[in-house]
Amino acid sequence: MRVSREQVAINRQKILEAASRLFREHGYDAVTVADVMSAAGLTHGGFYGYFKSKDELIAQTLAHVFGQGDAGETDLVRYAARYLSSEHRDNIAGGCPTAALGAETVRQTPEARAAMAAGLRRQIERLSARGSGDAAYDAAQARRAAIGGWSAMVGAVILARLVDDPVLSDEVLNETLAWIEHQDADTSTSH
Amino acid sequence: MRVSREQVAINRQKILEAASRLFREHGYDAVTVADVMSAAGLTHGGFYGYFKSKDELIAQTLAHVFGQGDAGETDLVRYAARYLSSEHRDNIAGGCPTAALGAETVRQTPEARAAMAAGLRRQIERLSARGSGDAAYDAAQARRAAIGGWSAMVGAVILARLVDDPVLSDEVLNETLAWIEHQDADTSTSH
DNA sequence: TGTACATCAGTGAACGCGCGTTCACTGATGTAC
DNA sequence: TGTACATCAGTGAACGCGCGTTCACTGATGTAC
Repeated sequence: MRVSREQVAINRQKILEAASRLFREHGYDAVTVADVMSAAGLTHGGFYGYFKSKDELIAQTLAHVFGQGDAGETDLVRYAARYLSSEHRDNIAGGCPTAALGAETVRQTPEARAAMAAGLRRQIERLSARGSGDAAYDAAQARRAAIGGWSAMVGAVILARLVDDPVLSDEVLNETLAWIEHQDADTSTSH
Repeated sequence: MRVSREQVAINRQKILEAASRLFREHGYDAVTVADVMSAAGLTHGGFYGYFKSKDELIAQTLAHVFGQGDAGETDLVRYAARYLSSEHRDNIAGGCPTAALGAETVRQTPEARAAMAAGLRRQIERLSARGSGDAAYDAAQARRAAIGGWSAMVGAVILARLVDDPVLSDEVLNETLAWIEHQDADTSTSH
């Protein structure tokens, strides 16, 4: 049963959205092509009309998820406060793709890695955009804070999700946030 | 062909060592029981004489790798300098199990997660051990620096391994290290 | 100490099962007149 | 605008293949006398 061209475009989006959530929640390997198609409201046989292979789906999903702008918050500390919340920790399927999939993407195709690397570049640039920046010194400082802060955020969420004890998990989140805030306060006044 | 009891103990260690390296390099799913046994110099059939299942191997491997003390370096900045080196980034199989496997271990058995959580606790305690510490304030500061610094290290190595561009990869490592050093210098003098 | 037997670590073939992928078919959509 | 045909998105059965796991067998080790 053929379907209209608009429906094809809609279905493609549905497949990518479903894949995006499922991959974040369960990882690339544990999610099957049939799982993704079923979550998109289709049967598995139609998959290869949209993508050449599961590997291509993975790469396209990352390109899709990193293609859409992330909120818009550029202030490092405010961004960190949301990122290092228990709500974000507990929402893997809807949360940061880098924290959920970054580590396993090292072992994926070059296309998948490139999509995620592009996301990293954009994220560093976004978080480097200090309001009053002017001198080259400021720019370098801001970039350093963006890189260091982003590394800490990604690492902390991964560790907080891993840990079985909720007290330690909260501590990792809260102390990392405090550490970033402290660092930021210091950096902002040191010139 | 039966084998001596000492050989059994040796073989068990070989299996755990092989699994430890292979899992770090390729992830849990991509490594088969036959791969591990073959790397340990055995055939796959004998595996179930040592472990009840692949899941149990995963948990035992983590317990094994986190059971043996890590070097002994307790100074946060010196530890970070080694951790955030290109040598460590390029040596996944022999490198930090948390950076290689932390993210995927969220989806493993409770036993596997518990083993890794125990490793995290020890690591935080190790990195919190400031030489001259005395007041409670100092202890809290040191613990915060250990948690924030460790999050940043783990996140930075994951990001640096992910990125396809070596310049950006080096930058992530170097800037995160500089950021931790800066944070540390500040914390150490702020009382 | 030497011998005879029981034990059991290791082997490799075989088993289900689930996965990625293919394919013949269906029927609604798009197009040519 | 309406009709007739070609196209092609979606379906679901089927395919290989590789994996985790089991099992009958082998022969060296450990033990009892």
